[in-house]
Parts: sequence; structure tokens; C-alpha cells
Amino acid sequence: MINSQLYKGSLTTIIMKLLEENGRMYGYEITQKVKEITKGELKITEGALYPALHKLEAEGVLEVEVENVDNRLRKYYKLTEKGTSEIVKRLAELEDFIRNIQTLVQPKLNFKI
Amino acid sequence: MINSQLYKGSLTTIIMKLLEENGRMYGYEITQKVKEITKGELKITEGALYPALHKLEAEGVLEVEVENVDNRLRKYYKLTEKGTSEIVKRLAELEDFIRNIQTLVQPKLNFKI
DNA sequence: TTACATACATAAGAGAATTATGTATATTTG
DNA sequence: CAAATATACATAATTCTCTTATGTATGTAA
Repeated sequence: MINSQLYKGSLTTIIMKLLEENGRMYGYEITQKVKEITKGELKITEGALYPALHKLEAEGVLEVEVENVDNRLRKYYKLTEKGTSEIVKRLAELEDFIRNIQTLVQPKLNFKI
Repeated sequence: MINSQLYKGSLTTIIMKLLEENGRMYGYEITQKVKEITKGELKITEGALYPALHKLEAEGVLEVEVENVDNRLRKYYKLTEKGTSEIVKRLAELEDFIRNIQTLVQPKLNFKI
């Protein structure tokens, strides 16, 4: 994305939401999924992703299972019980944020998802 | 707001959009306007606002007129010509960002503004 | 007279990204 | 077959933008 400064703070919520939907995912898979969903407009860098995953694991909202697939390491992450309740709160915050920004900048868009 | 990390990057766009709508505003007025519009959910701190205004002025997107009202200093800011064309681009970026986040987190909300 | 509101400002520190770099294996392509 | 690309992890240095704390000064309300 052009103004990458914008998505600061939303990364962890995006990760958790994807894990909620998909059960479990590994890091590289998350980067590809985000690229796919946003049609290449949003790219999660590795320097942002891995520290974020480690932080979420340390917070106890994610847990990891290491597997070896095709002689290559994969770290599958999934939400913990704490993570499952946390994501509700974080999504609500993100939606509040978006609603406030919308009200401030009054875009003529009508988001139907 | 609860997760203040979220609005990183959007502050300058918010300021410019408000100036576009209102012609000219001074710093304190901007903080009050944002508080009013978001019903107190988003509060711009002075430590964020004033450096942002100075930076935008240095970039040539804002210009300032100093006035003395009721024996108190006021610095009125307004968009320059450059700022008027810049805000179009920045709003488009912000809307792209919001659209991408929406697609990722799939909220069941329908923003009608 | 004390607190709160108005109005500006900056410095220290924190947090979350980018950019650059590193390791290693597998697959595609010229 | 060599080189590039894709897969898969990781971290360090740096940058940017904010928060928190602090400062100055005037006016008004409790």
C-alpha cells in the first residue's frame, strides 16, 4: 500500500481475525492470504509479521505447533481460548476506529460487504 | 480512544480534511472539533497535533495566519494550493486502506454516511 | 483561590512498522 | 545446469508517529 503508516496497529487484529476464520495458519500463509484478499494492495512484510506473531504468542492469545512439511519448517498458529475472546474486543475497537474516521472524512462511499 | 495505535498515519489526513471543509481553523479548534464529531471517542493530543501542523506547514500543504483574539494567540491554518490537491490523494489512500481492512475483517456493518 | 478552559509549544520515551540482511530448501526457467 | 524465484523462518538497525509529561500564559467559573 502507498501509505503504509496507516495500517499501524491493525496488523495484530488482522492476524487474529484470519486465524479465527481459518482455524490455523503459518506465517508465510498469512502473508499470501492478505495479498490475495486485498488483490496485492496490502503486503505484510516479514519484519512486521514475525515479531507480531511472537508478541501475540507471548501474550497468550496464540499458540504454536511446529511441523515439518516437505523438509521445510512450518509454524502453525491458532487462537488460544484467551485469543478467541480477545478478538471480539479487538474487532470492536477496529470497527469503532473505522466508524470514527469515516465520520471525520465523510467519504461518499457506502461499504457493503 | 482505546487503541490509539490504530489512528497512526490518519491524523494528517483528518486535519487536512477538516481544513478543506471549514476553510481555516486553529489548533485548539481542531482538537475540539474532532472530539465533538466523534462524541469524545477520538481525542487528538497536543503532542500529536502541533508537530503535525508544523510538519504540514513545512511541507507546504498548510499556511498560517497568526491573530490575536481576546488577548490570546491564535494560529489559523488553511490549505495551500498544493494542500488542496494533496488532500484528494490522501483521502483516496485512506479510503483504500479502510476498504482493505474491511475486506479483511469482514465486519457485518454497513456504513451509510 | 483554585480549578478548569483556552491556546500555544517541545522533549523524552514508547510502539509498530520498514528496510536490510541472514539461513535454508525446493522448484522453475532460460 | 545455473540462476532466479518461491517457500519458510528470523532479527537488527532505523524511521516514523504517537503518548506522556512538562512548560508558558490568559481568562473564567466554582
